[in-house]
Amino acid sequence: MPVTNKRRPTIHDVARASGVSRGTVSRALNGDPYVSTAALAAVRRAVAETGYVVNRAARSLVTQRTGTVVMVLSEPQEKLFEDPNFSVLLRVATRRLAQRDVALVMMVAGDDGDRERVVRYLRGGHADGVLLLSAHSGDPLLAELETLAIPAVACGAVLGREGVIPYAAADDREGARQMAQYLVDQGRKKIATITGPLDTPGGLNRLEGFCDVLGRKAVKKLIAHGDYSRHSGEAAMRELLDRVPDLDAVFVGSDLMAAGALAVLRERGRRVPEDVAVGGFDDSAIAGSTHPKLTTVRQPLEQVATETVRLLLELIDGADTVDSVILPTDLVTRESA
Amino acid sequence: MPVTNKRRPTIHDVARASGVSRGTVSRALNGDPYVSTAALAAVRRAVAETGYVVNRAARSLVTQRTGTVVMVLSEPQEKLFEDPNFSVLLRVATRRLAQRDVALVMMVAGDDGDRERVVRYLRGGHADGVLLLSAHSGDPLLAELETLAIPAVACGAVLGREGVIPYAAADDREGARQMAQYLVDQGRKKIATITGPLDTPGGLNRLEGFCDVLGRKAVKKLIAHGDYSRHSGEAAMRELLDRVPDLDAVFVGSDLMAAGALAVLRERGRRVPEDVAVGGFDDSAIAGSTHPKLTTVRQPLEQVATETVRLLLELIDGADTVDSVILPTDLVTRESA
DNA sequence: CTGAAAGCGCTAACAT
DNA sequence: ATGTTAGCGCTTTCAG
Repeated sequence: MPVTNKRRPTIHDVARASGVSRGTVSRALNGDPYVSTAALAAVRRAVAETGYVVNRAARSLVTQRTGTVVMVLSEPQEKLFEDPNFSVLLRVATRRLAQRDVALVMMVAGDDGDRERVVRYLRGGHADGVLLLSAHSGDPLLAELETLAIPAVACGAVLGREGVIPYAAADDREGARQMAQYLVDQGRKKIATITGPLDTPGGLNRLEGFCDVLGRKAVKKLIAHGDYSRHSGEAAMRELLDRVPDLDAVFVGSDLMAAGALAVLRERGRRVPEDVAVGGFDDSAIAGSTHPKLTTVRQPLEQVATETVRLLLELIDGADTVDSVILPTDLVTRESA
Repeated sequence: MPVTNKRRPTIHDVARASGVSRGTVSRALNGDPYVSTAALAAVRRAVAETGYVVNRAARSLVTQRTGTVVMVLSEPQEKLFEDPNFSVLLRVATRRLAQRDVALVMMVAGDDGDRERVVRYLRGGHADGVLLLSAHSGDPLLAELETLAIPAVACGAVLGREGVIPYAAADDREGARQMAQYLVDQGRKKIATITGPLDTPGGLNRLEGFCDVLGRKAVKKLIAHGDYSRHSGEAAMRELLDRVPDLDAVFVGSDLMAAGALAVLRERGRRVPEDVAVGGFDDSAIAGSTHPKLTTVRQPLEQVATETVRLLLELIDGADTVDSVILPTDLVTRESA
């Protein structure tokens, strides 16, 4: 019995062990139909025997494919990482890609230096595709991506680029309508809203949906803006309360901001939902942890992630274009409204 | 003016543009000292001119280095991703590695299938090192890692393997002592604790620290166990309250579990901190969001991540061994104790 | 200090 | 259906 060498086995070793040529081994390994069953069996056995694992660098060199996609986080980091949605997206994407043996590399693109690194990485041909997380319309990276002509898909629409960068997202507008209508149906009369940043799809579209139900004119003073952070939710709630002390409901554009709003309402002595009904958006983990528990709009985030990955893989596999997908939301009623 | 070709420039193009050989270009690019300043300048200019970026696959093939490290998430996913600490670790590690032009690929190792994928990836030589997150002592991956002889560092100690897998971590035991001593100093008499899983360093060492201050015998009934999830914190708090209705303080092994405990205390009509003082651990974002705000132990997570990465890079750079590092914690007093 | 040349391990085109 | 062979782009001896 030969002593196992330290060196990792190459396709050459497999060829020798199975009695066929390197070419045949390669074909067998890559599912080429022109391989006899006998050869296939021999190769499989040899692979098991030698513990052979393909060297991606070598394969990559000739195929010009890397088996890697990059997840680019454009959001200023702190904000994004505070966002519980992010974890879900990362987890699901990692797993879906792994199922196809595609590695996911993480990159942050918070400042210019970061961005340059991302571009260099992509120009270096180190990835087959890009998964964009919360990219803003003005992001300089977007232009670079286009010149690089590398498959790219966004998780959530990229405002102003909906036609050019395909995406998967929840139906923000319809979700907001559901919540607004629900508050109306509960008999609420002075319904305010706290939006996310208006240069994000969630910020803009949820406001649109809100206005679809409540009308555009009436609500000017009842609209305040946040940046999805808990803290901004508090600030916006204070602003709203100062402006319209007798408001009786507020639709908040994210659960995290809603948690902030809840804290301010308590601090100001308003009972929820008796005095003020509060509706959130996301149905993230935090929604079940607030006091009272949050009535909110559930986004099918796992599906969003799954679909985003699917679109990207299709593009990588050669599809010329793919259609964006928009997934339905659900109203989840708990205690706050 | 020549039309720019689609093809990415290779080292060959740079050689031609700078009038030196490929070998010299390579030397210049890799900081080899034996390059004349003239040649160096010419190469630099040519690189800028052509927009050349090295092809990692080709380099990898010859150097046997990949410029990639894998972050392996051993924890059952859901739990880990619910953990706010994770985001910090990921963010800091990504950035630190990027500074060294090392890519971070994410892999989950929740079940056997996942684990096999990770091993295959590593055997394939696709990564220079491994960053372990919350690996358990019994994790089969650990054995594999040893046979692969690939540099590996853990973020947080791997129980029972402290000697073999280097790590960076907060001083859990001392942190727990700080909190326990603080509760004692506040005049609390019946101090309970809710631990994390005892097969994790945080679970075990924080309990040890607690016992260091309060003694081992006295506390049997005052110890309950959770799994770091919010829900488990609620369950443990109920158990404790049923067992020892007159407890007047509880040290909870994580902020998330403490949030759960807080909810149960309110539900049972106990005032915090008047009737029961509550101490957490982590000083994660949630600590400022609970009501009342949580008094807790701050772990220097960013430093932990930074140090973990540093250790790994040292190993990859050829160090035979590195010393684990343990970082000091701080008591952060807010409203709950 | 620099050029030439030999591969690194693999796939794909070309012959059979 | 299979063997042979020519590179993929780079680093690294080996000569000079």
